[in-house]
Amino acid sequence: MLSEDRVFRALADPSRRAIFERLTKGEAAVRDLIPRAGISQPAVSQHLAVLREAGLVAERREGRLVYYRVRPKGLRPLVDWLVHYQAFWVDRVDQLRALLKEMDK
Amino acid sequence: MLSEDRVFRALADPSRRAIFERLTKGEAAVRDLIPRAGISQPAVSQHLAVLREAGLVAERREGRLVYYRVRPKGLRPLVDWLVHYQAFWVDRVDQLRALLKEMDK
DNA sequence: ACGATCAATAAGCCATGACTTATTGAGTTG
DNA sequence: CAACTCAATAAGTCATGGCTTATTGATCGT
Repeated sequence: MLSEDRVFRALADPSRRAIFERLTKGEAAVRDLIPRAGISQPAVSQHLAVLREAGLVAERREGRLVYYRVRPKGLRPLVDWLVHYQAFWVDRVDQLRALLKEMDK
Repeated sequence: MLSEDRVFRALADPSRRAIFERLTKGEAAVRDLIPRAGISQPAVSQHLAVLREAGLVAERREGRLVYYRVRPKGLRPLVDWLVHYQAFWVDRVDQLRALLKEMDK
């Protein structure tokens, strides 16, 4: 219920979405996220904090490096929300079918 | 691509999500949305404008009343975004299967 | 131990956005 | 036509949020 709020909010920012999307390609240390982000290191850390509090990413410390990775279950509230209002995208059934077929491979 | 931005932004606000969710129960005139919203009429109209620009709702004028309804396809960017990062909620396959089964009824 | 690197936190700035009240305009009714 | 209703727009206020620079704390290499 309220968890969807943090998730929606976290993903509302383009910079944050970009970071999240980058992490879907694989775990990455903060320092590796900075160059592409186009913002300062603290800004990146702040975005990561928001994503973490939303449950969308998890961290792993290794020495002085901090690696972040996507937390798949973090998207659950979003999926649940969509499923709850499924009646309004039922016409997407075909796409979902295709997706499932793809997943089965 | 960037359309997802407007959608995420539009749904990031709780008041706006509440209005959207209300509309999923059926078309409604602006005046009928005001009491539950707990905010002023202009505020409601502004939220509706944001939802409309995001493609999430459509309007229909009838006399001096303006009826708003959910635009199912407006959620498309959101679904597409999730599908694009499907690798991270593949474990939701079962839920999607159940959903499809439900849809088939 | 010393200096450098990494990342989080602190503090402050400024743009954005969610609200308000006031107004406008269109539509309806008496 | 006059009074009223409905909804959008205008204009202004205030809180939030995304950014910055500065700093801290921790870890690493020499």
